[in-house]
Amino acid sequence: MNTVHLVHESPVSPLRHTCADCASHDWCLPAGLGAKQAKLLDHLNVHTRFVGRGGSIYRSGTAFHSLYAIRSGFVKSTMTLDDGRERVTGLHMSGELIGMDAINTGQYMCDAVALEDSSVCAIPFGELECVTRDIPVLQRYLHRTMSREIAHDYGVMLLLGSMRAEERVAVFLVSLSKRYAARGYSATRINLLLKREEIGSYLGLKLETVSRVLSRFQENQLITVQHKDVEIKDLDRLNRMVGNHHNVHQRASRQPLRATLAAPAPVQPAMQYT
Amino acid sequence: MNTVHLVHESPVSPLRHTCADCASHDWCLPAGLGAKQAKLLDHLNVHTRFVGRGGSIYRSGTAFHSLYAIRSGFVKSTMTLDDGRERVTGLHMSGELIGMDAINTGQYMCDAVALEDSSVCAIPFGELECVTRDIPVLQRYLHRTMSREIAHDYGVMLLLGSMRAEERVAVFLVSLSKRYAARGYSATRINLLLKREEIGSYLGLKLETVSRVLSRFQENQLITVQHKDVEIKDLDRLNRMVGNHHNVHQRASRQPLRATLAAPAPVQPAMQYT
DNA sequence: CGCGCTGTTGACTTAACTCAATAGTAGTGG
DNA sequence: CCACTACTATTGAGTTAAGTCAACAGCGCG
Repeated sequence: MNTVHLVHESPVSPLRHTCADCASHDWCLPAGLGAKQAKLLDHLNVHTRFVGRGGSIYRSGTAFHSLYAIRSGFVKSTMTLDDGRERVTGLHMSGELIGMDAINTGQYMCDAVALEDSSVCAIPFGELECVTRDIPVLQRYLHRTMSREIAHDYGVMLLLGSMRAEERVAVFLVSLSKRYAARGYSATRINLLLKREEIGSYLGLKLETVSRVLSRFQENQLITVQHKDVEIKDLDRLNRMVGNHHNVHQRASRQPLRATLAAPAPVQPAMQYT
Repeated sequence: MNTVHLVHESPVSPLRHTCADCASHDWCLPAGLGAKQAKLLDHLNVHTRFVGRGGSIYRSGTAFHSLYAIRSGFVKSTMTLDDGRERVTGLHMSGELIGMDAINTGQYMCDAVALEDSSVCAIPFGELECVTRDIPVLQRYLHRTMSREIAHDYGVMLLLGSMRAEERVAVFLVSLSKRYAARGYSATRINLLLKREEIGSYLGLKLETVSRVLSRFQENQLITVQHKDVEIKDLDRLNRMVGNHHNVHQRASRQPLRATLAAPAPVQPAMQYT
């Protein structure tokens, strides 16, 4: 028994936490909650947990009780196939809500693992369902969050089903860039945090292909890359290589629609439905 | 101006429809609604629409107001990329709910098109949200339905990211077989309804590849195929070729998990969460 | 009947995979 | 501190599954 696991699995007892006076409130919860509604949030037994790099937030097959809001850090979710191979199905950053795939069956489908030291809030889903009944704006927020996940998945399906390796990696880099930028980090200096194999697993490519594409991007002055540190040199050109030039003979477009990997962002644009 | 469009777009004015006494009630709505709850359903302005083969249920980019429950028929959803290529992102049968990807942005991301004469119920989402506040079992049903969609999408991502052509087609056939069987149709005689190109689009393959794989399956006595009619001769073997034999050297599995395309089924297993 | 659409099949090309050798990095322990 | 091992990344050479291009066959429909 060595100390490694103590680092991975936070032994600290989880903190009882009220959303109403949480520092992350602004970007974690829907804006415009009144005082009365904010008070209803106190009924939620939200617990904050710190998870070290490599530590797991939940494991595939275990019973589902809570969604997890990521307060800080970077999390991957992975699924393990029958034959033992692991595939990365999602990458998640602060402000995102994970675990929604588990609502239906009552057990998590994925492993969620921190790729850097992270903190997450466990939100008991049963309680959340109750509270949303009394806070329509929160109810809508939940529905939109789930909807956004679905829409995002369609984007990934498009990527996996019809893009070539270079495009996939370009989309991946641009997506990371956007998401970091949205959180106030540099849009051009990004830390991959994932190994080549994990990137490949996420993009449906082999690790050698990922490595080669990154090298080629560097040759072409699109980026500089050293291990997990990437500096984007030409974001424009990187952006342009997404969606176009699959093959040469294309008919005119009918209803243009940009497929993005841009992930579940915390900020939600205004909308309405009847 | 010819008559084709009259066939495609049903000119019949939609029917006002109450869920409480709908013939499809049993498999469309959650079981166990009390009389009082059933009465609340009357507040929903559900309209039934008949859509001919080739007709569209909603179009990408138009404003989102309603989810659509499929009462009968077979529906594809497609997305059109910037460059004009179309990709099939979903296939839907009776009892399934479509349009959930639109909740977030307020406009549909996909085109939903009937592949055979179909009937659908338009459920105004704003009203649905209201009603679910008073009917917890319905609320949970909605959440589970969205969750099931997310989980299903993960399965598709696995398929597109890591399966070879033969496996993809096998998964496709097995999935159709299961879904038809669940609805009381034959599990072995299935009508594809899709052209080779559409199957390929759904599976991330070219139409020629789909055609070749089907021919090979026929050579190997797995199926007989003629145009869009497929008879499954060896469902067992078809099932076994899913998930295994990607390549030869595999480590032992850790947390087996079967990736399925088996779609959003109307029946929901019992579960609980705190 | 002839036209257009859909599907099949063959020959060839290619993007990505596989295998393998090597180099760089990080972590471990003496 | 450095040597040692693990792991991770890069790169090259050869292979292959799927894509591309093209010819043709079958079917349905006006």
